[in-house]
Amino acid sequence: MSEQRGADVVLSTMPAKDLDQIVNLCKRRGFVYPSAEIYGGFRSSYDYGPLGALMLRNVKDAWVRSMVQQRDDVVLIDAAILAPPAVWEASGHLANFTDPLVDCTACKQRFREDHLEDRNVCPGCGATGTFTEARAFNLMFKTYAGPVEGAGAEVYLRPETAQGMFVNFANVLQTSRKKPPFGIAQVGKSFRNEITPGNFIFRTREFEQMELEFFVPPADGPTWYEYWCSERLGWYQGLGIPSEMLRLRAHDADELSHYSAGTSDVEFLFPWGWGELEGIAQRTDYDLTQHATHSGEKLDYFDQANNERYVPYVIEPAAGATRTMAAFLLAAYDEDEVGGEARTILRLHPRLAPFKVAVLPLSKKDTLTPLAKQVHRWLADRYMVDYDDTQSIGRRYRRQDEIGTPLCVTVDFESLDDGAVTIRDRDTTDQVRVPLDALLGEIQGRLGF
RNA sequence: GCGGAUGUAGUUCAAUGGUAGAACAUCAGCUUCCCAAGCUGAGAAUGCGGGUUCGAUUCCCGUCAUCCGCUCCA
Repeated sequence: MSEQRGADVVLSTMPAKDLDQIVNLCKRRGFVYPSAEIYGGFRSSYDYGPLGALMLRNVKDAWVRSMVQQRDDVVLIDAAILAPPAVWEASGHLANFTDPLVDCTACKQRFREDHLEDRNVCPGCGATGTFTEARAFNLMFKTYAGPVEGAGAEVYLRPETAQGMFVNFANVLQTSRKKPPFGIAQVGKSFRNEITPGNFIFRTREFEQMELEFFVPPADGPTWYEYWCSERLGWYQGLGIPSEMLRLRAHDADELSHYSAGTSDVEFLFPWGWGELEGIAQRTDYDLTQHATHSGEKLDYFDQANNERYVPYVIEPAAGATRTMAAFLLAAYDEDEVGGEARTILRLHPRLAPFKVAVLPLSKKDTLTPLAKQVHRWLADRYMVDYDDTQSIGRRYRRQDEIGTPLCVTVDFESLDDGAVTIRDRDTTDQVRVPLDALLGEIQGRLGF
């Protein structure tokens, strides 16, 4: 709590990053739209437009690249969103994700019934006997598999991707030939029936997660926990979030989940204060043990070298992809001046930018178009490349600045003669002229990939 | 879920109980135009439903959505 107060003080000294500016930009340029807008909107739901879909994919790709591709000890899976009740009974979500809520008809306040000292007395107004019947409020979305609704056909939309890894632990162990310490990663949609969604795409009922379950010998738990805390913090910094907008916050003992032996959140300084991007939890052997007990299957690991059988401990770095995208956008948003004119600029890391390059013929004249199109096709084989020949060149530069495109390639009339084009840099607005046969190498050098 | 505020072109705003106007953005045309140039033209809005009224974008009710606070927050 006291830390939160401190955050407010920090916030007041930070450069203003107005959420409205980001929301407007997202709408205007096609990053994020409110869902079902033509029908008046749908609460807590957002659609990712042409640029947003690219960027969200880039966020997830950057995560997979760091967590799977660049390591030899993590494998990727993609499990089903729908799962039967048995999974959620074992995980504890059916019991612990449900809150019995009562309303006081006198003062209109709402309480968790199991938190009341006296089930007859309203702590809000002191009235007695004014409560409604307790209503179960489960944070999981329930639906029915098959044509007949009713008990036995119930399934739940996963409230986290994690259970997919635990349920498949034995399968993956067998087929991937990995052994602890090793991890199973997954990126995908999860669903929580939040009572209070809000803050744009920060808390939505449908959201996307990037989770790793890292299985280690029990004694190594704390070491790997420290490792992943620092590893994950570094990921955000490496993709351009300034250190002063990030912090790692350890949960207090009374804040810990029932399964956790220690949790730290990676938090970002949102316009409304510090908010969680990722939780890194020591889940011990809780999940595997639960599923082993409920399923009757053996979920452990036999270490032949040491002739030792154990249930691995789990370190779980669980990140929210969609809220992380919001953080990247907020951190990248900037306004500066070029030639006395204000410009809006997204200083996105090249890996995250929807387009890496924009090809811009100086004029729409037919004489330039073939060469410009050719350059576009050539670069598009390798990168996501935009092509824009409308309006003035200055206006097009600004448009690309606003959507975070790191490089523009301009084809002009001289290009037809000298076979050279101009590369223009988003952040510095500097331009260099490059022969076409050196273009790809120059772009590669500047982007870093 | 409670309380408060808000809802007009893509965006930001204006106006009115008598049929909505601008800026920027967008699109088309002209200009051989390297940092939001100019000129001409075009498309584009009162969240949704009901009520009062001769007439509602304006007043009333409901609803949906957003923001702030509370509550909640694996």
